[in-house]
Amino acid sequence: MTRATTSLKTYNQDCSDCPIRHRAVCARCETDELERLEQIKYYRSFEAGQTVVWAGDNMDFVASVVTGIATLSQTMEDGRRQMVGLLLPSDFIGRPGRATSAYDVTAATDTVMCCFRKKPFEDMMLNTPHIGQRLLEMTLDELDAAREWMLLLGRKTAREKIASLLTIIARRDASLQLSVADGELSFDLPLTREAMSEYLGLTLETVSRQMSNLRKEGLIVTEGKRHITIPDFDRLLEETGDDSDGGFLM
Amino acid sequence: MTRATTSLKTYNQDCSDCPIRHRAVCARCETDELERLEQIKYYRSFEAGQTVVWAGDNMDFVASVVTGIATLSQTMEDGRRQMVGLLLPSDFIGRPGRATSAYDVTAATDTVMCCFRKKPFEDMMLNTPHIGQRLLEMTLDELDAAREWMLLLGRKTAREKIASLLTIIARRDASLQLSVADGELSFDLPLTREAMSEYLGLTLETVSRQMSNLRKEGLIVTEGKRHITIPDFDRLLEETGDDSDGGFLM
DNA sequence: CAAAATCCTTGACACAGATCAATCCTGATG
DNA sequence: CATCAGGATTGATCTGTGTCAAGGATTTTG
Repeated sequence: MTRATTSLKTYNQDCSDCPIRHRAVCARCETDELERLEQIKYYRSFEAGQTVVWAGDNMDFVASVVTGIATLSQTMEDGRRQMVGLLLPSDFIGRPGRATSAYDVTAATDTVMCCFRKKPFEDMMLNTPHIGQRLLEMTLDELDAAREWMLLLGRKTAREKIASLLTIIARRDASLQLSVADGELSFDLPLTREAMSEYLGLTLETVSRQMSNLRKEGLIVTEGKRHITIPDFDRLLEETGDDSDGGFLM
Repeated sequence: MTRATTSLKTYNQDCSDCPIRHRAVCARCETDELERLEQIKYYRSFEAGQTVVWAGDNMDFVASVVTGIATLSQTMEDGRRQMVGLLLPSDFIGRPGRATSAYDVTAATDTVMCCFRKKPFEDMMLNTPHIGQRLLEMTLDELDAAREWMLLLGRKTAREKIASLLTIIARRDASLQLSVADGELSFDLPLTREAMSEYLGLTLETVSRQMSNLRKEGLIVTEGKRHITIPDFDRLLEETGDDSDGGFLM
């Protein structure tokens, strides 16, 4: 798997890993459309913790995450923060038709994004209906994810929230998954306790305590601060409060 | 203002109130496109409390709320419920490209919906790009609303949640607004305490208590169970925890 | 290698909101 | 007009999570 530390040069020479082509936007593009996308595209990389744009800032591009993880967050006047989007590789950032970002966009890990200047991208959308269609599909998926997230925030206990987050990350980012064998699954958690707490609507202390509980009960095994092994994925699933037959992410 | 009790006949004879034409889908449609929409459209009405579709049920139509209020909710195995969508007149229901509903759809008040059989609607979307574009816009707006809602669920206090809900309803459904004069604003709350609690991720007792508090402090005045007057809208706004210059809904 | 900086863990205690339970409206029904 | 039913209110108590605070582990810096 391509690492976040791979130089940009790699991508400029051979864009075959670029998700905007292959998964996000242009799976059905013809050669000349790819050519046009190629012309308006550029890469940016960010270090873990770096802010990509602040809420309210002008945002003259749309982008797709190539490697790493980015987050969307909202902040209240008194500093309370809530994450409202978690962007994994191939996820799309930016809203055509809006000049400024409504959220803080932050790189949670070292991140590479494939950016398109907004104006030419919007022009291209007009002439290429399936890009718009693809964008609609992606937006509907994000809306479903947001609604699942609302259930988590509104009704789940701290323990259920943690279990849910772990299963969501394990399922969504296959690239994190280092090993899978008869129900065992192992990966590096790409979020700090603080980022987890912002995702879950908890304090970082509660996150830490619940992680410890899951550890003591053998539902997860930790190695260092970030590496996590889930010995029995199904057993963890039972702690999420979700229907056993899985939701939209299955 | 057209009432929820207006007979369907009114609409079949003259669809000028039908929001699917005017606001939701077809603002830019030509005559022959309107003609085609007309052919695949039908109306359904529901009484307050009635379920429109259950989560997981087959849903062979998409629709637009004409009058009344509908809700989307998720239920956990043990009965915990979280509302994830509040649909006011002109709002759109149903996801093209998905056969079943992911949520319970319920009529919160007496409701009339303008429905389109899904297959012909999807066919029409393919030939009429601006319908897809409009749908993308609407979906992006819903996503923004969902994210604002996530902040509410994850980080706001019960008091802030109530104040937020009141301002959201007051702003979103102009039809509810009976009187407006120098900051005073009056409307019929279209939700029961229970529905409010499902929206806010609270129990109905907490909703009731916080409503009482706001009443005692003069932030709201109630008349009967549902009628609410907000003597000073800006003062209530200060209780929401939101930035004073308003969010996306302004 | 020491010092500093992050990030994480754990404990003690407080409190907002949940739970359980009783009562009160208000409009509908006979 | 009395009764009933569904919603709303209020009270007493409990509990999960937040808050405040101390300390530990790991990585970075000089």
